[in-house]
Amino acid sequence: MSSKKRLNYGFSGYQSPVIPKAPRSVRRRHSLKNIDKDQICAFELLAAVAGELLQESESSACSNAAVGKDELSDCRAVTKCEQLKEDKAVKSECLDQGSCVESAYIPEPAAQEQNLKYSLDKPNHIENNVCHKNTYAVLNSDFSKKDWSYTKLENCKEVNIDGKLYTKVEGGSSNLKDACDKKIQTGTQKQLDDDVKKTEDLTVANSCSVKGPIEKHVNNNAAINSESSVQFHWCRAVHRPSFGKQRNNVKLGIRDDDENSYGSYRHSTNIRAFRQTSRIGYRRMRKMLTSRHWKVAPQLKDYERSCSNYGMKSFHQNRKRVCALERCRLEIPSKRRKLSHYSSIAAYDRQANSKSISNSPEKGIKRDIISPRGTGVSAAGRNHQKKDPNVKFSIKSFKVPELLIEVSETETVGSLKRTVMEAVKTILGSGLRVGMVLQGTKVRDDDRTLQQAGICQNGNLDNLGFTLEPSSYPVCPSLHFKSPPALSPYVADHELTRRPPSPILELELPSASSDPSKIKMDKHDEDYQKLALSPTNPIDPTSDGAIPDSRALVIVSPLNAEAPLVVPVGPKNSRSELSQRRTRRPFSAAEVEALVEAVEQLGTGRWRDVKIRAFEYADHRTYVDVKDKWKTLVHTASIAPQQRRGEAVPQELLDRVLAAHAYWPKQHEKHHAEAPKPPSQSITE
DNA sequence: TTTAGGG
DNA sequence: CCCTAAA
Repeated sequence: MSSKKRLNYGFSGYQSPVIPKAPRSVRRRHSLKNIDKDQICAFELLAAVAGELLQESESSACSNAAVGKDELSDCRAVTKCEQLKEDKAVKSECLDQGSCVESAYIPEPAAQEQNLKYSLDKPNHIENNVCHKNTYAVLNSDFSKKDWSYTKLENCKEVNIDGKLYTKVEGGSSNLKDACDKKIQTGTQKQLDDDVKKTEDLTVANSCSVKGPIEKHVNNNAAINSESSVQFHWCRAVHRPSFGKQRNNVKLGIRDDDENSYGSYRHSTNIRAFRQTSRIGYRRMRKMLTSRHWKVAPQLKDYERSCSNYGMKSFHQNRKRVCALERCRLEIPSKRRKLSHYSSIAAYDRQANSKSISNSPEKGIKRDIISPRGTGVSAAGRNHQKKDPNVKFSIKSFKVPELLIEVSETETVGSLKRTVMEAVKTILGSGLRVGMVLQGTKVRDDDRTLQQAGICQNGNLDNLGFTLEPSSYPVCPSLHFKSPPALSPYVADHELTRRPPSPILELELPSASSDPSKIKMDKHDEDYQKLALSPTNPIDPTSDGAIPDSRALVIVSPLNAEAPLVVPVGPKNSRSELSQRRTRRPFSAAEVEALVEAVEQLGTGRWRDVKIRAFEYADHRTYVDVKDKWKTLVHTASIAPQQRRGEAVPQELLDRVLAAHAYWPKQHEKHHAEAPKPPSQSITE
């Protein structure tokens, strides 16, 4: 079945010949058949538990971010949080505010799909594990957050983090590490247990996990921020890969929800089962979450109360706190958004899109801003509407990269917890750097000013996120590309395709195949794919228009695939309507290319497959979108070039569109006979 | 849930 | 892109 096909991806790219597929129903049944009941049960169980937790958290506390400000050049982030057990309104608001991140918390089906794919690449099949009655568990992010929370919200303090902290974090100072270590040691077992019990202490969206580092550090500065915490968005336990021969081991991975995982689990042959179950749970959890998220209407006054007695004393005067509060107040109303059921990323996108930040450096700058470092960007002198050139922003949370640990099944729960602690320490110990995510896009250019990056006061600062990443994370530009197993479908695909794909697609992405760490980079490879696949957005503030740069830069978040597509929207883009039309995301030439190719190979009428094939990681594209796009492509190709509008599609592609369009229907007719073949050029090499 | 088409 | 009838 598909396993064979997938296998091919690894070695020969995506050029798998067009193999007549059995009806979807059949295929699907087949794949599901491999799922171990136990796994499902396990998950069901966990899901149930998680559900309960979530329910309890309904009345949970809320942490939120406020903003601080500095008259000087320093950018300060004031964060605060407080437990508001009964302030649902606040909670909802928090959820709302954090939703951009929150949406990312939730594991992507697509990502899991990848897991599956890769797991299939391995010689060992999941079945090997299945018969070992292992338990695979997928925990929703929120659930995991509770589970792995090292701190309680009751301890949340209002804090101010000034530029120094920011700097410090970025450098992954020893302080951080020490702090974390300490925290970890002190806040383990019991707290974990407590946290599970006292779920009401946690907020669904913004609860924090490993806030140790920040907190500790902040202590030095008399600033605490429960939100500036590392979050383990979700964790899961999968069985150790069978190639390890240690079937009694459990591999537990904690990964970052934003797809920025730095660990490896892909090569686990267990992934598949895991993925299957997780996907189920994923949806379930998501539903649970979403249903809860939006039922409460924000009431800001409650929020005010949340800005209580901590933190700021040392660094900020009430004045500032008030300022922060005001900001909160102002921001909240605009945060409602329609939930995108399709995918977390889509939801994320939605938010991003509706924000006012323009990606265009020229157009987007509405306020003068100053860099966090206080480098005093000259822009401060400009005479825009805003006198205050400072940017007030809040750090909602930090996301921690994936952790990957293994423990034997015979280990005790306690030891597992300790192991996790160790893993955490390891990660933190390896040095951290701070990543910045703006509207789902990783801001990689350190030289940009905030202004240039589109981080301005009236922008969606709430869309600004920070992540903690291993500073030592290998980007390995030196690695030779395409070691078969490491090949990602897309890269491979285009590599093996004679027809040169769009420029973007030709970008050689670091596959890091030879590196031992490669194992841990599969995911990123795919992230890269996404990046590659995504249209180069000239106005993408993070890309600088120089794609190749991305190679040497930070690992690309999958969200980046989306980000470039983010269309600048007016600040007041009405987004409050629940049924808002999705933001328009014109297909780029690269996407069209991918689409055409997919259709050439798969034929028309199989939009779901085409979608998966060409836009597997572009979760904002649905098969309906794909289908529609094809429709328009066909139309475009049919009309005179002068009548065409929008981004010009290369005639070559249009020709192929027509060819495929004419070809496949015929194939469908004589469908019964031999396997259909693509037009001509499509099957190359 | 997917397809197929009209809006 | 949306909406939906059908499958």
